[in-house]
Amino acid sequence: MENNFYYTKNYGILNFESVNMLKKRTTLKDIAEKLGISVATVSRALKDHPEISQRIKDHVALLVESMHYRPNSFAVHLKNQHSNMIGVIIPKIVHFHSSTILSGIIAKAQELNYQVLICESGKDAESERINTTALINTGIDGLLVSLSNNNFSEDFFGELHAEGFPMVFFDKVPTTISSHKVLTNDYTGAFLATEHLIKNNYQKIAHFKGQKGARNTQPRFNGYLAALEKYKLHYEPKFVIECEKCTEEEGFNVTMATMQQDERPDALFCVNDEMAIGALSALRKLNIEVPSQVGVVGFSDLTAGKYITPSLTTIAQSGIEIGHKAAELLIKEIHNKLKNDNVFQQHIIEPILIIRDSSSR
Amino acid sequence: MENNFYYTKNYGILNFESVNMLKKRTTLKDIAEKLGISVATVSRALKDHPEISQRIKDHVALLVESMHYRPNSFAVHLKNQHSNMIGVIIPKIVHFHSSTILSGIIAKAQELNYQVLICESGKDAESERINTTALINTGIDGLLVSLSNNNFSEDFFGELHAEGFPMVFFDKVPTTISSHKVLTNDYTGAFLATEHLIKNNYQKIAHFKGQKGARNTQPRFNGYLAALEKYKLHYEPKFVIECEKCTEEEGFNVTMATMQQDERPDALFCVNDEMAIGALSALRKLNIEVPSQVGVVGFSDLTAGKYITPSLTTIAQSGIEIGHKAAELLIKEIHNKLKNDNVFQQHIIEPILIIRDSSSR
DNA sequence: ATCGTTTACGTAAACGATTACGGTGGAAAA
DNA sequence: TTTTCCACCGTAATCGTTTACGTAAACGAT
Repeated sequence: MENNFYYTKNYGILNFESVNMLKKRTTLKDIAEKLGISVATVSRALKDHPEISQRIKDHVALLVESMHYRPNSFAVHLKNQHSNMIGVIIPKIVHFHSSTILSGIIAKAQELNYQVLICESGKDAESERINTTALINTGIDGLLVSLSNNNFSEDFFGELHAEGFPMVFFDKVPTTISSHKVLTNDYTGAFLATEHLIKNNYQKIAHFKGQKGARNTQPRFNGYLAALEKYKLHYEPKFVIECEKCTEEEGFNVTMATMQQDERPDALFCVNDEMAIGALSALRKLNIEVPSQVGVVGFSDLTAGKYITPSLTTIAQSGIEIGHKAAELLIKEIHNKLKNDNVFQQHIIEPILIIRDSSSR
Repeated sequence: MENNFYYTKNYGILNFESVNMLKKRTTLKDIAEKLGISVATVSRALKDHPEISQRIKDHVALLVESMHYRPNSFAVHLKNQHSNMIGVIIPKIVHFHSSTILSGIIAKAQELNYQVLICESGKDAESERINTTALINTGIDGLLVSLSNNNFSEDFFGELHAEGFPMVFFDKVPTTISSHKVLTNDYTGAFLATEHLIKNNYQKIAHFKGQKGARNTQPRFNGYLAALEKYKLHYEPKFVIECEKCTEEEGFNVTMATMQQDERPDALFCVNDEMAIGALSALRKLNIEVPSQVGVVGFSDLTAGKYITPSLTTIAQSGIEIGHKAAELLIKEIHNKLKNDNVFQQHIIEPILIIRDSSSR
């Protein structure tokens, strides 16, 4: 008796068995005994099986109500081999765009009768692996993944995907895995932003480019280039600054440096709103007026951009839509697992331009 | 054969059985057969049971690795009668404070080996009930609840709590249920805010009070009153405006109205940052300078408040801490269910004053 | 050689729900 | 009266794990 709990190393010294002594949940057996019929009949009555008489169905329905019967989902799942739960791995929840996507996922999942398990991975590949394993161990039917900016986990997710586990990547999607993906069109977003600046008569448009590893750096850069080309503006490499952390602070610093050169740009297209906000305060400090002297556009529509002075022109992505689509695709994938036709969908959500004060002169 | 799927009304016409034909997951039985031993022995070997020889443990460990064995959590849960999952009901995810709390919950849960299921209830009592039922049906061990502002669901949650289901309320907590609660101290928050205004030499401090139904209206109002009293300022009822939706728009409107009266306040303590932001734009429109002529303080530290001009003094609540505490309490409660001593804890997280430009002269 | 004691494993009954298959009783048909 | 046929329900196996209990072999002690 001394060490009866050798096996509980995962849960500490607990005794869950005792919990049941407080209150046993009603089971099919309880109802069956009360009615003097078999468990099978009760089960079928509940499912409106055609070979069960209406009389019994009525009696069962009554007892289900009065005894507060709730099917034991573990038993059901064990029998049916699926759980109606999906998992979500996301780097950071506390972020307007992320939480909006989450909200979209949850709404769609609820609509389709699925529950959502959420893990936050941080920027850490190790954490991505641990969380994924934990989620799969709890028995999810499929997984939604937004990757962190490190590249170390792509192989891991690639293997999982290759094994046939239903997955959909969203927002930050992998480049090396051929799979379902839902993401915003960074290219057109950047194009719209740059085009907007050009149409407002800015000529020398700088681009604060994202980190080398980051997944939206290149498409946004390409969109920027495409706009320059379309309107026959000269592409000036020294106006493209590759950033490292893309924080507000770096936006400030980079702007300070860029604006104190001999030849300086008259507009800044920043890879995200954080940098744009930093840029705005640098410009304020340098007494450069926005938008008359210099125009600024960000990307992703942080709430703060609406309130800052001058308010920030930016690119808005519909997180709700991303969430909806991702959840919908995943659940479809779960249901279609058998006809594994290997045709993967890429849903590209088109972003829109939000014009505010920082860019229109 | 024609209508073989009469029972699938919840899932549509699906055939999950076929899924298994693609790939059967390794079970204890598979390992047992391969080694020519019993399932029980494999199970015990996995748990490092003392009565199993090291030789077998080694063999099992090898096969577990090579056959990619993962315990079927449904079977485990069914046997053990607990799932290591907790549920969260929250009115709105896309909100800085909410998502921060969520992040705290998820982090603590992960630390304690629990998974988190999240539902968004909106402002709707019906949705709260549906989501709760769904969560319980999927087999969570306990529930974290932040209530919406309607009062129709308190009874529902009260019953559930009375039945002995492990629950902890957080952030927006009920008044009529005696239970574990984790919340910020709205009273001291409001007191700090008002005191700060007083110390900065504002004399006629108005309060934009929250909705009548809202759960933090009264404590914040009380904190406001207490500060006035402590510093022997006259309480002027007409300077307390009861608001209805507490939006930015209402903040704007109420400020316009208040500031165009004969006797007008020289400071505004708003029940939340949204209203304070609305107030700031109204004051700007009225050409009333902040903070020299009028001081403004908000509540809850929205990100926008940092960037608006003038930047907004506010009260910050540690969402992470709320999340941590709530998850910790709930999981403790789950583990202690047997010694049901009916002693409920109230964790009051103390908020802090964030001083910015809108209030110091 | 006989009798405990260990050591090391197997047997089988759970957990709660599902469902193929096998009955039963009674009415209708022969 | 006997046969046939439904309508209706029960039996039992199954999903994958856990664990109380049983048991065989090995060992030392007498």
